[in-house]
Amino acid sequence: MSRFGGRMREYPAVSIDRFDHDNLRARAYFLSHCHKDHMKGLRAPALKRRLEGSLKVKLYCSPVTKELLLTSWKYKFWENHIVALEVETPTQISLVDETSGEKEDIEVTLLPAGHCPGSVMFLFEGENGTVLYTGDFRLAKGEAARMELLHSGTRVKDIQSVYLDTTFCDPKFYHIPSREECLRGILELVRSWTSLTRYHVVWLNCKAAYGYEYLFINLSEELGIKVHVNKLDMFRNMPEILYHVTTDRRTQIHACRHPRDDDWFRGNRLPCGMTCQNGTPLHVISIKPSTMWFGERIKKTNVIVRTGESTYRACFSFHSSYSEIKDFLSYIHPVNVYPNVLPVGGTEDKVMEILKPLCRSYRRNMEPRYKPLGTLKRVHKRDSSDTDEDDLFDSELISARPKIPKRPREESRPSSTGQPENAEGNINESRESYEVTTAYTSPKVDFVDCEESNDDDDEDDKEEESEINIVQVLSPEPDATSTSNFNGVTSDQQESNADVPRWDAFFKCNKPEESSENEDNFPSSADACGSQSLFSDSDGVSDSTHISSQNSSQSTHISEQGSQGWDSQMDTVLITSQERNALDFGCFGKGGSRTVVSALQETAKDSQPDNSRWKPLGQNRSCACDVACDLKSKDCEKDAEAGTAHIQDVLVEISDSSRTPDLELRRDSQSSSDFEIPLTPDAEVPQPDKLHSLYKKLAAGENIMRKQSPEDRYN
DNA sequence: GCGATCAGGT
DNA sequence: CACACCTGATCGC
Repeated sequence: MSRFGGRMREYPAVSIDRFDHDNLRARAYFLSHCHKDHMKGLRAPALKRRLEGSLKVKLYCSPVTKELLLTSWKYKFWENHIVALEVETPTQISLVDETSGEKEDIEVTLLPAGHCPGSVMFLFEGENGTVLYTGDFRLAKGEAARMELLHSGTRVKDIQSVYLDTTFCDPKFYHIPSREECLRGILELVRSWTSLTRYHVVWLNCKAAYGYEYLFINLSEELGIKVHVNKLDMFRNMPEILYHVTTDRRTQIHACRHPRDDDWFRGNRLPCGMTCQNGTPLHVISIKPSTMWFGERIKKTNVIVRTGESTYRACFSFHSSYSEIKDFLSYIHPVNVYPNVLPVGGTEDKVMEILKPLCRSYRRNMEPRYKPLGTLKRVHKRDSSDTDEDDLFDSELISARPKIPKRPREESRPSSTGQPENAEGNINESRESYEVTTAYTSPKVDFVDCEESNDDDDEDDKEEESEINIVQVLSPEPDATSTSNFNGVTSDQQESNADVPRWDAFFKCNKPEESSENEDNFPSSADACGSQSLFSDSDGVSDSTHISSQNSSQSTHISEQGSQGWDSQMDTVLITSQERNALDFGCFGKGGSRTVVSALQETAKDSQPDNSRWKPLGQNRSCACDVACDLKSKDCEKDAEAGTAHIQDVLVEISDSSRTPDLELRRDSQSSSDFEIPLTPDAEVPQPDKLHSLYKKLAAGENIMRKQSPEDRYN
């Protein structure tokens, strides 16, 4: 939540995202987006009164934000005082003090922030320097480098201060899967469920907030199913959104809400009250977009987690991750930075420790160092640029973020370069993309330590807290490690524990034998059709989770059956990419025809022409490049993000060999993994001692990049 | 009766 | 802890 006071040091005559207290005297107002925590005081009588007595006071925002704001009658009084500024169009504004007549000119440019529809950042340029207020933002790595207006010529502008969204500026959230990845995961889950029968419906348990429209649109476009929402009049002038939402409850995707929707859901009732159609009861699953839950997991493919017999969590973030924030800030390389948000457990000091090394003001005590400002990337070639930048940073930076070389793309994911379609898939690769995170926890295996991050997440799903204790989190950053991921397990374990690293046990639980000892042999599964339709659970978990794995090959559908004992026995199920694919295939061999990859391509394709439309909505990349380029960039970004991926590689390999050999079901899986985690043919299980040293290196922040030879790998 | 604030919930 | 709200109770005007 923003705790920005509203004013910037350089330009105190304007107020941004705060409208109370001192801000009542501002000469101009700016609203970055329509979330309540950025609108404090915006409808207060005091401000209203001020407006009434003034012709000059204006509120500047994006056209979409204006539209959303004025849809609410509570803000109607702003109508004649709002000025919508086009995004990416520098605009001159005169700040006049109405009492003294004093005047100050300032140029402002709205930059897409990728947070929610209409969200923007404000770039101010004037006598006191150039400053950037980010509002809330979610920008992928490298996006700042692609924003023309952050540059003059080919160099990034000399920016005095950045007022930064630091919501996830904590190593805990080192990596958050990209928007595309998250979307894809949700898409495949929704696809596989809704295609079972028309009575299989999905409830997207979204918070009341703008920002999910991107999800709705994509689901609707891909599946041809509109999303039921409570209200849509705010989109009346945004056809690209309006078309994909509906107030007709007879649809298979719902994002409607009700004060007690969770209770209703437990009663198999949608928030809109629907329980059946034409006398046929509906089969409802809920998917809850969450952020923090996933932030700490490194495995990018785990964007969907099953938390109950018919409840899922899906990764979804409106805010940039730790690494995205650092990438952004280090590219801008301002003199000063001011956090707008204190991340969860953090203090201002802590955040500043992270951010200062990325700023110029921190250069004191340091022998001067040349660090050229970044250059505009007109074509994205993320990988190299990324690296270049890093190389130019100071030692502080380096020590704060041990740099882990990235492998060239080709090397890391051989399959992705060729034909992404790859319907047949490559067995090896399929296997390799197997999740690091397993689907169940062996009672014997102690992984509880890794769960710290889980429980924090939020609210509901008590169930999961006890169930999800399997997720392994590994951050490439030492600080990350110590902060959360290993949560005490780490170094102590590594240093003191002469035994095999604990992960070894973890990997074991992937083994088929073990799994069969466990939930695998769950009752039922096959006899399905039980009381209520569930996303079966044949997936009973663990490997079984792999619904797919075993079932889908034989059965054409995900079995529906009562899943007695889910709560008591089931562990949370992580739907891996391959599972999703398998689901896809299993549920409707035909329907599965569309591969994830092609879906992604379409997504990319679709979004591209939308660029202009979407920009104001803040959901698209801001770059102006062609489709191919865009797609490529996504690809590249993934690689760029692979700061974590390289570790994942290692882990992936490790688990690969121990994974179940039900290959054909996963044959397509790699198509999805292509876009996420570099694959490693010939993966093997490292020996415990190697693992041990690997952990040590990780903790020490050393480079553990995988070399060509398996031998080099863990040394 | 309204708004601000806080506790509690999701 | 808070994504970003919402509801309800209390207090002050």
